Amino acid sequence: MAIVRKLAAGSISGHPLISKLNQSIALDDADLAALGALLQRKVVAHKAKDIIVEGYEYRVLHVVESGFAIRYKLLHSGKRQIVNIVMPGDIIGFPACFYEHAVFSVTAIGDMSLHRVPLDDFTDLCLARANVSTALLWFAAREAAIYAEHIIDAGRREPLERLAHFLLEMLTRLQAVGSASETSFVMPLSQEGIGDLIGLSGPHVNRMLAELKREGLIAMDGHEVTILDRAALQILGEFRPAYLARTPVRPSGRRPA
Amino acid sequence: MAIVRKLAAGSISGHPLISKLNQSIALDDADLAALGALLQRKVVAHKAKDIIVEGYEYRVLHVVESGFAIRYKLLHSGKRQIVNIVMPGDIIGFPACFYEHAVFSVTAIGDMSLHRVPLDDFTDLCLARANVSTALLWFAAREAAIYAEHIIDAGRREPLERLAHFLLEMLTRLQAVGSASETSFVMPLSQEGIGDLIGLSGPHVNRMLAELKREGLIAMDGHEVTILDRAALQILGEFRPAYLARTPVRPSGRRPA
DNA sequence: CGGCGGCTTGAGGTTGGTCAAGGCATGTGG
DNA sequence: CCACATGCCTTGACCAACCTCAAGCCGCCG
Repeated sequence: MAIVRKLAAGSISGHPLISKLNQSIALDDADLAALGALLQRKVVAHKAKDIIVEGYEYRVLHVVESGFAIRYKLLHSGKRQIVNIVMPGDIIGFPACFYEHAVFSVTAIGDMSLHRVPLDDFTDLCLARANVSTALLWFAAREAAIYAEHIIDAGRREPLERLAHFLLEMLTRLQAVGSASETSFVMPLSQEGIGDLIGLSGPHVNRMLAELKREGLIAMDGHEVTILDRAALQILGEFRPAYLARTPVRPSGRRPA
Repeated sequence: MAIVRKLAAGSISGHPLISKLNQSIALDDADLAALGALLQRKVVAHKAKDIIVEGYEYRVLHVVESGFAIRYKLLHSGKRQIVNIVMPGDIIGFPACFYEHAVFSVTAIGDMSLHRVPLDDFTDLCLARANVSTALLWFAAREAAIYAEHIIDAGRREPLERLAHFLLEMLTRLQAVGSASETSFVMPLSQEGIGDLIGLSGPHVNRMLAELKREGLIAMDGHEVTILDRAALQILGEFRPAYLARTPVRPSGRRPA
């Protein structure tokens, strides 16, 4: 049993979710063992595979080990709004599972490796291990901050500013999971996809990208994006990396009553 | 001590935060007592009072007992994007406190009654009581869902649809905290404020409101908004109340390993 | 009574969406 | 190995939507 735990803990210690949680709060061995027990059923999802379809009920979460997905909603007008890009370490079905019927759809945009976790197991773990549920709470707060920044983008930023902000957000988030170099990354979305994310039409995304290139702020080679002038882009997009930063839980050190 | 606890639990059992948390998970007496101990320092904030200013560090949360506030960000262009309306039962400084420097500002839009909670106390409580941190996790997930819906609004919905969606969201959220009747509520924002929330200019909000009135979908008397045709508004704004619904945590009933 | 904040309405101009056509790369099947 | 199909990028023309600016109005509060 001890061996199983050790193996489980060992095999998952490099999992992006675990490292993310560990950045906000120090998890102990028992926490890691419990999380390891959760992340047993590995599954794969291929490109364009629907993982969650809006309107259906789900009692299972998928923790992303590698690959990307989009969380989106289709409107009756036929328009699509992408709400977020799901990256390694993110949890698919969070918060979809907390509702009777999923509010958004999630689709893989490349091949993905996932861990399937029944919602009941997840709930039980939260209720049993305060460290874990607190770390997840911080995780959810960061998620909300990312969403809030997207509201700013869509609502009040100019198209060029939006794009600048989006590119820097991608670079920063991808770096955090080790999928980007110092100045460049591979864009997982098509230009139309970018438009559905930041609220522009495909052609206009193209025009704005061309402008950033003309100004010498970025360069592109296929889907490889290189940030040439980060400082200028940060000013243009009013990008503050702070909202994506790791935010450690700092217990007071006092004993609870 | 027991008396203190009982008194504390009794005095806060009607608090909107407690009832909200209780809807998602059944809190036991010890949970309630701990929460009651947290909600001791009552303070008031008058209209237009800044509670959180972007860029500063905060180590204290404010739980809203009554009144409203806006969470927003000012851009260099002078534009303002309101990210959310803070209502009774919401927590101000969540997620702002989880960052070194606040990412958004929060300002009261009427007189408010708040409970001041040091962040350390909050953290300690989360780490000590898994029930509470799990309930807060569900709470944060709902918050994220509301934000996601705002992204859809700003990004892809037509102005008239946005407004319809926004009015229904207000009605539903206000009903949940007992601040609205079956079909009407008092709008706490000016038309320019609505514009800053849904990403339109003040004059255009006015035109869209006029159109909804002309179509007989709503009526207004000063700041009192009455929904005349909820069904039509729901279709127009593609509003599904589901994403605002209470979402109970359902433990499996199994014993954790 | 005077000032101010917010609502209402109008005119004009720009932005960015839509539609459409063409080009280029990739992949597939004969 | 070539022919073809497909998906995406690119560019252009047109036009409607919505912003900006501005002026007038109303109700409230000092």
